[in-house]
Amino acid sequence: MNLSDKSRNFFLDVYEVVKLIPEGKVTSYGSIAKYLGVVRSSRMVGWAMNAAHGKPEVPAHRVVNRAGLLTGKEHFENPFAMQRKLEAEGIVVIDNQIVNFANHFWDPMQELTIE
DNA sequence: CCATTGACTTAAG
DNA sequence: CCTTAAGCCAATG
Repeated sequence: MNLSDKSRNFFLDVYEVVKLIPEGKVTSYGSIAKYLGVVRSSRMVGWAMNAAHGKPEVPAHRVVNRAGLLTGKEHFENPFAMQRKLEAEGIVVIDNQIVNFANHFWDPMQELTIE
C-alpha cells in the first residue's frame, strides 16, 4: 500500500464521511460520492469500504445502497454482522431491507453542507 | 498491458 | 414494472 498515492485521499474522504454518520442512521454510497463530488463513482465508495476492513472507526454497516438494501453484508466477517449492528442501533432490517429507510436516511449533503 | 469484476446509480426500452 | 445498457474507476488475473 502506498500512502503516497493520491487515490488514498478519496478513500480517506469516504472514511471521514462514514465516521460522521450518527448512530442509528444510514446513508448510501451514491450520497457519499455525491458529497465528495464524484456522483458517478459510487462504486469506488464501496471499494473504499472494502479497504476499510478492520477499521472500527468506520461504521461500514451504516452504508447501504440507494434502496436501503444491505448489499454489502456478504463482505463482512459474516453476513449477519451488518444486520446485527444495525439492529443494535435501533434499525429494523427485514430481508436485507432497512425498514422505514427514509426515516433512518442520513444525507451528508443535507446534514454537512448546504447554506 | 488488456480483460474482467465489483459493497452502485441512473437512464432508457 | 422488469430488464439492459452504460458510466465510473480501482483492483485483480
